[in-house]
This record gives sequence, C-alpha cells and structure tokens, in this order.
Amino acid sequence: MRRATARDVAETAGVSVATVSRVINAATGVNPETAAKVHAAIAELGYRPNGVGRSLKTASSRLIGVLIPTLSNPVFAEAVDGIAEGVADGGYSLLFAASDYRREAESRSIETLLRYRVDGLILTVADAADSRILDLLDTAEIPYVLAYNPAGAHRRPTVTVDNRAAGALVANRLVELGHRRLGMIAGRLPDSDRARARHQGFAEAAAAAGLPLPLLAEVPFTRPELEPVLAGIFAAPDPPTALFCSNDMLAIATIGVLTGLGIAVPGEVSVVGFDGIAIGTHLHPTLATVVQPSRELGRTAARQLLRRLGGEAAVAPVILPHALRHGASLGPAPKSGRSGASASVPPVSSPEIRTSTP
Amino acid sequence: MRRATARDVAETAGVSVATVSRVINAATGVNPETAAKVHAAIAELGYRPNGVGRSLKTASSRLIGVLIPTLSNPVFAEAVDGIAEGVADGGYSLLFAASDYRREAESRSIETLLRYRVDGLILTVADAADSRILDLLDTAEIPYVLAYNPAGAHRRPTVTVDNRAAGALVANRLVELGHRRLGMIAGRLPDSDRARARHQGFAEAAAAAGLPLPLLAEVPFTRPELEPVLAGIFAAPDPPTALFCSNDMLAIATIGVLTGLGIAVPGEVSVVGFDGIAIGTHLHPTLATVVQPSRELGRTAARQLLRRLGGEAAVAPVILPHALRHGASLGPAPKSGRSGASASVPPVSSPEIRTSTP
DNA sequence: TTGAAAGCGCTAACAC
DNA sequence: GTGTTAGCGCTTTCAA
Repeated sequence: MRRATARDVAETAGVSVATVSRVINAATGVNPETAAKVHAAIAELGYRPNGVGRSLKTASSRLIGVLIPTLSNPVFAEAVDGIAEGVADGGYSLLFAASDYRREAESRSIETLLRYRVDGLILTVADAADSRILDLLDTAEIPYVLAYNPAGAHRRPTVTVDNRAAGALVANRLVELGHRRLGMIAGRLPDSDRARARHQGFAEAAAAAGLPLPLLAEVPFTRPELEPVLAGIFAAPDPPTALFCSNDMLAIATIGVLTGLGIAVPGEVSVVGFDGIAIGTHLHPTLATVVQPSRELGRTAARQLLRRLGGEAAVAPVILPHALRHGASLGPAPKSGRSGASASVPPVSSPEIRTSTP
Repeated sequence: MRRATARDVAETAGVSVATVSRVINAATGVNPETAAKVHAAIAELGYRPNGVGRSLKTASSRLIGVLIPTLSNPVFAEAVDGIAEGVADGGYSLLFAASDYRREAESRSIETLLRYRVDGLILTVADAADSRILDLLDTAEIPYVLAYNPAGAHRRPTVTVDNRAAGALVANRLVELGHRRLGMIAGRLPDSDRARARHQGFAEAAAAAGLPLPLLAEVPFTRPELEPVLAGIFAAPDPPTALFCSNDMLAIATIGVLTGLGIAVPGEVSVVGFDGIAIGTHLHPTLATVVQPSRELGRTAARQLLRRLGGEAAVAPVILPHALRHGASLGPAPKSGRSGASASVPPVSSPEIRTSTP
C-alpha cells in the first residue's frame, strides 16, 4: 500500500493540502474543528509527514552531520552520545560517518554528508589547520564546529581542551616524580593535531626542566604493532623510565605489551595516557591519564553549532578543563633503572599545575 | 552565494538538465565530449548534487536508520562501527539515534527516523516480541533487521547469539567449578529481552544441575546503584559464591563495588560478564565473560538489511557463535565460604559445551 | 479561516 | 545522443 501523503489526508478530511500543512506545523489560524478533522484523517491513514519533501521546500534538513575517526575508541563514542543529547533539544537528527583516521575517507565522508544537505557539521579531523575540506566548508559557508581539534591560528570554531598545556602537565608531573628520560608513544602525528599539540607541550616542558629530548615513537592509530616498537626501545641503552601515550587505548595496549615483555609497570616504567575513558579506573594497573570531559565536550559542540544555526555569528573556540588523574600506572622513577644512571638525577621542582583554568 | 543546482550546471555547460543528470549518474549514452563539458561546469561551479531532490524523485533516501540503547556501552559502539562498515559498500549512510534504554524514546526515535524516509532500519529494542513500533514497521512493510535481540516466536529478522544457551553455558561452567549458590545481576528484565534470555538459560541450567533457584537482582541500565544492592545480598545468610552479570559494564561495576565492600573476587565470589568488550582482558582481575562478535554482528545486520533492500524476501534470523572467555574474575567455589556450607557440595559434572555451533 | 498554485532539485519517460 | 516536461511531497505566498 502506498504511503499516505498530505494530499491523501486533505481528501479524507475534506480540506486542502495547505490546511493539512498548517495543522501539522501547529500553525495558528486554523479553525479547531477543521484541525480536528485533519487530525482524525491523519490517525486514520497513519500519515507521517515526509521530511524529504519538507526539506526540499524549506531548504533545511534538520540534520547534523557527524564525522569522527572511530566509534571503537570510547572517547569518541561518548562524545557522540553527548552530541546526540545536545542536538535532540533542537529537534535535529544525526547523520553519522567514521573516517577511521584516513584523510581521504574524511573528505569523502564529508562530501557525502553534504549531499544530504545537512544543516551543519560536527567534526574531528586529522588536522584542523591544514584541511582542504574545511577550507571548502568555510568557502561554502557551511556551519560546522570541530570537536577535540585544537584551537589555533586557523581560527576555526572548536570545542576542546588545552592539549599543549595538558602535555606539559604530564611532563612536569613526571619530572616531579624523578623521571629524567621520557618517551612518548603517539598515533601518527600527521594524522592527529591533538597528538601533535600534546607532544609539543610535553617536549617543551621537558626541555624547560633541563631534560634531554623525549624519545618519540609514532604508530598507526589502527591496530598498532607495539611489540617490536617497545622491544626496540627497551633493548637500547638508557631507555625511558616513563612513557606518555597520546591516548588511553594506546596506553592500555602499551601496558599490555610491556607486561608481556617482562617490563614492570610502574616499577621499571611509568605509563600515562590521555582521554580519561571511564574504564581506565578499572584497569590493572589503574591508568594514570589526562581526563577530558568527552560527553560534555560533545554536548557543548552541539550547543555551539545550534547557536550558530540559530543565526549567531561565528562562534568562538571553547576550551574545556582537563585534569590529571593519578593511577597505579604512574610511579616514581626507579632508583636503579636498567641503566643505573638515575643516581645522578638531581631533585627537580616544577610548577604545581594540575588542572587548567579555562 | 546560492548553492549551484543541476540547472546552473546545465546552463554553464550549454546542455539540458537531463544530460547533467545522466552524467552525474554515470549513465551510458552520453557523448564523451558533452560529458567533459558537464564535468568542467561541475568543477567550475563547485556543484554537489542535492540528495534531497533526488530522494524525493526516486523515493529512496539511501539512508539507514540505526537505533541502539547507548553508545556509552562499547558493545553497541562496536556494532555501529560494524554497521557503518557494512552499509558503506552499498552507498548508504547512517541516520543515528540512541534510546537510552527507554521505550518511549524508542518509539519516538524510530518515528523520527521514518520521517526522513530511511530505506531501512537496524535496531536494538527493549523487547522484540512485544513492541508496538515493530508491529507498525511490519504493517507498513518497512524493512528492518534487529541486532542483539533474540530470535523467537515473533519471527522477526535479527542478528544475535543464542543468549539462552550462553546463559546455560555460564551456569554449567560455574557448577563445574563447584559453585552451588548462584546469583544474577541484570539490567531491568522488561527493558532487555537479551538479559531475559540469558537469565532463563542460566536459571534452567541451574535447575537441571539440581541447584536452588539463582538469586536475581534487577537494576536500572543507566547509573545503577549497585552498592546497596550488593551490600544487601552479602549481608544475608548463604550469599551466592558466583554472580553472572547481564553485561560487561555491569560486571565491571559489580567487581568494583565488591572490592570496595571488602569482598574478594574471585576468592569469595566469582563474577562473569556478557558481551566480551575488548577492554575486558585488561581489567583487574581480567573479566570472565561470554564473547559475542559485536563488530561482525553489526556488519552482518547491515548485510542482511542490504540484501532485503536488494529485493530478497524476508531474511531469516542469523545466530552468530558465542564463546566463554575465561578470566581471573572466575574461580572455583571457596572451600569455606562465609557460610561454611560448601563442604556438603557433591562433585558435579556437566556437559562440555563451551561454544555454540551456529 | 481556507484554498489555489508555484516551485524547491532532481529523475525518468518520452519525443526528437 | 540530447532535450522537454511532468511530478515526487511539501510549504508558502497570495487571493478570496
């Protein structure tokens, strides 16, 4: 049976389609009796307004496009849950896509979302400062808000934390605990401006504390082969006593591999993650990490976008607070490491910055 | 600047809109030179076909609606990732909604998805056997495939595991380990037919082994208050020595609360979860659980739906294999429990069913 | 308060 | 191989 249209309703109710439209849209100026007839017809026919027809006419789809790297990382899943919450108030629905951290997929997915004529977009891209597709969105004046991507010279609207300060916070905390040889395990830096900002803050703070340049190992975001990487690092002389991982999933995998290699965490090496995924507190050892408020971040991004869609001019970046969560994966530098060099480490003091002030 | 339409492209290229449409849709029977002119015009104008117009004309949106309880549980996040993978091949996009386990939200969200004229739906509902909204979908002949919901007398297409057999598998394994007093912590049974099926299999197998009726505690799916529940259970005489939780998130929370109460896992009580979320193997203690292949489940649901959309008649339910994953949260029954009754437990043997044969 | 009619952007007959 | 045209379902002037 053909789906009922407004025209069918009109005929059944003995009115015109214009009146049906008015009733559906709760417009004023409809005789209550007429409205009742229309409602009766709607119920009788099981009529459901066709949003496609409406979109075509009104040039507004009530759709928000969402693009994130992957739902398999809880940090993004939680943010999307937050976005869904945030846009529901405005009566919007979510058109979803995942890029799997691939830049071509990023452009392709956004193109697809645009074909559906989404009213706006919420995106986590590889690099907010260097993105052809964002340039295109700017040119076409298509409203969007970034999530997680750092604010910067690009002046693009985003909701994020201060990744650089957070990276520095981790380095300073490690220094306080007596660590002198630091390392960072990160997803490929070109694929993540967040990871880059975290690394920058981390390296800068290490330098400021008079430490040697932290070791840096870049791995693919998807299915990273950590075993050879970590085995290599810890086979070399003077290995790091602390590793900062650019996200929690990586940190969890790192701890697993280290343990498998017979390297004690945090006895021989401390591990700190980033994101603060909920499960971290239940791990063994519990995961030390920088917590960012993902659900709130998603909600805020949604709110910002709706504001923009509501007519407000370009919205400013929002920097949400982050915090270092202590965990059992983080401990003091070993007194006698694999290289026994730690005896020469002088005590170091560093500013007590645990939480950013947004 | 107004968005370019096919008409603009036609004028720029000096052809008709019909030709533009043919070029866009890679139709045969277009002179290569003409096609080149059209492509040039498309590039010049930055034209992007309007999917809304197309949908209206073709009565097909190339949209799949997805409704799940929440993305905060990795079991669903992974499935959605799988769905996204699965529908991408067919050129479909995902319209996403979360019900937060609330039945009203379920109906409301599906109604919304239908307004967008999705071509089909992939859903996890509270109860597949008793759902007004599914009745409606059946009546309206709107293609859908359930995910996770058990197959049953309702004869609705679904992709799932044999939840009842899996529940029995857990009970039998517990019996093998000498447990005689079993308990189950579940999300509210009316809100989850999966949890009900798992409970049924669990209770049946316990009965078959001659055990007393397992204790059952139902808690809300969202932010369950486990502390008073568990404190109550373990303050009573003869508390269970093993708890089966209806999902991994609940199991993780349960272990946390038990530990906080000073009850050793698995020393005093064993805990087994359900879902097999990836992180489970990194927990402390590692989580014993029934693994279901979530990503594959999502992919399969997508494939089944596409098949249905491709013209095939009603698709049959698909039962994917499950497996019991051992973990440190599961151990033998304590020799001398809090009640010292275990000495009278006779040795029990049970069938060696570890994996279903789908 | 209600109706008639135009038209949003596209595709698909059908004609040439 | 290409153009003309009707119309998908809806909203929205404009008239009555």
